[in-house]
Amino acid sequence: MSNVAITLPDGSLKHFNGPVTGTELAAAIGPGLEKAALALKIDGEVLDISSSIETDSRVEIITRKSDDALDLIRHDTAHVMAEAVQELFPGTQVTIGPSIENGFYYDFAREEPFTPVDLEKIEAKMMEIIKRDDAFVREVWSRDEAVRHFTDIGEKYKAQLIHDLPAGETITIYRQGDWMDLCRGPHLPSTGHVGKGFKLLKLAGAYWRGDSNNEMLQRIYGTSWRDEKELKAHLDMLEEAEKRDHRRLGREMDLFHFQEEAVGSVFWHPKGWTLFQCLIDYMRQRQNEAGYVEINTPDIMDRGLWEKSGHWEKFGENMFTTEAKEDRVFALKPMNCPGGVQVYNQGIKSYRDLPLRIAEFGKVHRFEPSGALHGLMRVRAFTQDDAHIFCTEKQITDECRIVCQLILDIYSDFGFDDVRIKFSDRPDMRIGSDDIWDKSEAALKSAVEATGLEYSINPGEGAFYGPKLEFVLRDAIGRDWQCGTLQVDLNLPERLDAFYVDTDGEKHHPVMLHRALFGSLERFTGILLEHYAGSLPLWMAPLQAVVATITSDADDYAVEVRDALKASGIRTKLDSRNEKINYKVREHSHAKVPAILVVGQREIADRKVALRRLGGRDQEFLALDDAVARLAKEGVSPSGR
RNA sequence: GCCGCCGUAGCUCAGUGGUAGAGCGCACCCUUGGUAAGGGUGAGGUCGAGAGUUCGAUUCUCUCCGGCGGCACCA
Repeated sequence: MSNVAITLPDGSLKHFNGPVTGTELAAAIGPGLEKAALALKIDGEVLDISSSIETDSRVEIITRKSDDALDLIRHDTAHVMAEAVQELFPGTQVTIGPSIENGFYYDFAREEPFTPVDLEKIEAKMMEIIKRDDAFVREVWSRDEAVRHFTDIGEKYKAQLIHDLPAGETITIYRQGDWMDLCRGPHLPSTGHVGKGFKLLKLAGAYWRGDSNNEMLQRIYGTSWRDEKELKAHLDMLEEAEKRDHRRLGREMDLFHFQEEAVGSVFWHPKGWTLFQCLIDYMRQRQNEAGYVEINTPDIMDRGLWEKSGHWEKFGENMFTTEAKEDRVFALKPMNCPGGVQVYNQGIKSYRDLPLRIAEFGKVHRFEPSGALHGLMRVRAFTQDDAHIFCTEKQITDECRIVCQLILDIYSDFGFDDVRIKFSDRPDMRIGSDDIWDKSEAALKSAVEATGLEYSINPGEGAFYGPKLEFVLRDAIGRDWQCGTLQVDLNLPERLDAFYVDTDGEKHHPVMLHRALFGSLERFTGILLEHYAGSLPLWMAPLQAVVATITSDADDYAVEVRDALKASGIRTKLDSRNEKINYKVREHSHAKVPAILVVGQREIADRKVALRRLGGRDQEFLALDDAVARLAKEGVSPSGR
């Protein structure tokens, strides 16, 4: 029997005379670890603690504190839930139940729908199973045996899963007490290790194997943690996220609304529109500085143009059309690019004109499926901060790099410093030859590599006309949002007859880069609201300051203060209502007004104001001029600083 | 689009087979009060829409519309 040398995370070596199990290894290191050991990580692969270590390897013992433990706990919670469901609801078939971010789910096949009350029952049953503390026992079965078994007990989904496993795959079954499930593992030693830090959260429908042609299963989502304290922290986070929900803030702050007559389209209120305009003003200024020109193109254009561009064929299903007079069919633009090319095509372009950066705040309409709509985040009509850069092939890399830099720079003005990039390559549904795609992908890849930024690959997710980069930013409470996009397009310029005259005197098709930084202004507004929890930085707050009087004696002076603020460009309002200052402060704080200037006898006497900032507890007594100057300075957008 | 849940006052929500209630908000009155709710009075609802069952429907059933949570989709 050969010796086995095991390297532990601290670099130390343990020698054994032959293979050892994880349990034996843990015991050899110390009794405390033996007790705490939950699983093994052998050369980066997580395995059951009972697995045996056969050859020299780097091994880590996973305990409850390890990062990898959460995944195991969640996966096991899913198994326990499945057992509970089958105990309570005989006849229910199990399908799959993985761990996911913050929790797990399990998909069941059952005629009758589960109800919220059922969730409570299932939780109670899960507690029983956890208390039983049955060991998770791994068994290796043959394919035929496994298929026969699951078919016999009426688990047709499991039988199907096993049937479809690739040849040569080891088929493992995990038992917990009398219950068993097909599972790759690994698992904790026993159900008791799941603990009490879990909660079932919601019921949902989900297609079998994620395919909308298949039947729909019932999915139960849950969250699971190391202990009740961690669970509580997560539930608190969910509550916080709910408080930040932009739909709620939109109503509370009187920014926008939706109604039946225009499902998926926004009714912007004065305050919301002010915010929206702030963002456009900011972006316009940044783009002007970055060498863009701005255009505007028609919302409704003839079907013929969309046929030529390829939109009609590839995405006509998602386009709104209008049949007006004279037998012509028109479409509301779902994208700005074809219109942009028409502007480019006016007059003859020389290589000297390139790169030509043409921006458009275009409002696009897309027929999104009803189930996809979600507040400002997913709408049927939205405004893009779109631009199309016409350039030569040689300029692609430089232009892409400049766009990437601009995006990151702009995001940081909004407090988004954690940005990831996804590279999406050719989709099945596409136009253009493979040759063109090869070129486009290579060009975009070299551009993203030139930025030095890390990126991940998103296979098959590109636009139908070209590959793209997607910029994903992480908000204040750790959620990811995809916003900006940069696409290389060697197809549309050809389809829509765009040319430039090169140094050789010949006509060539330019390369077109599509890019949007905010993406959808509507969506970005929603993201900002949630990111800032409604407490927007002063420069984009719709109402920046309120002047509030203590008593009516201060009315005249308050008007003066209000006018001074207004004269300095501060969006302000006077509150001289017959209410106590407590009441006024509370109300304007709830409305997320960044600054409240209180004036009473004390301030009138020496022309001061008492400035209170949102979220603060104290006030600051300032000379009127100083307060105005300070707020005016803060009210300038980062693009103007 | 699919599955599930939901739809009662401006908002948040209670409630009932015999045509409705609270808190906040709103209006008016009293109160002139120094930093997150002073007090009183009052107005306000086709109980999402349509059909059915019933002597009678906001309540039960069905259809539709919309919202929410997922799934699928996201040029």
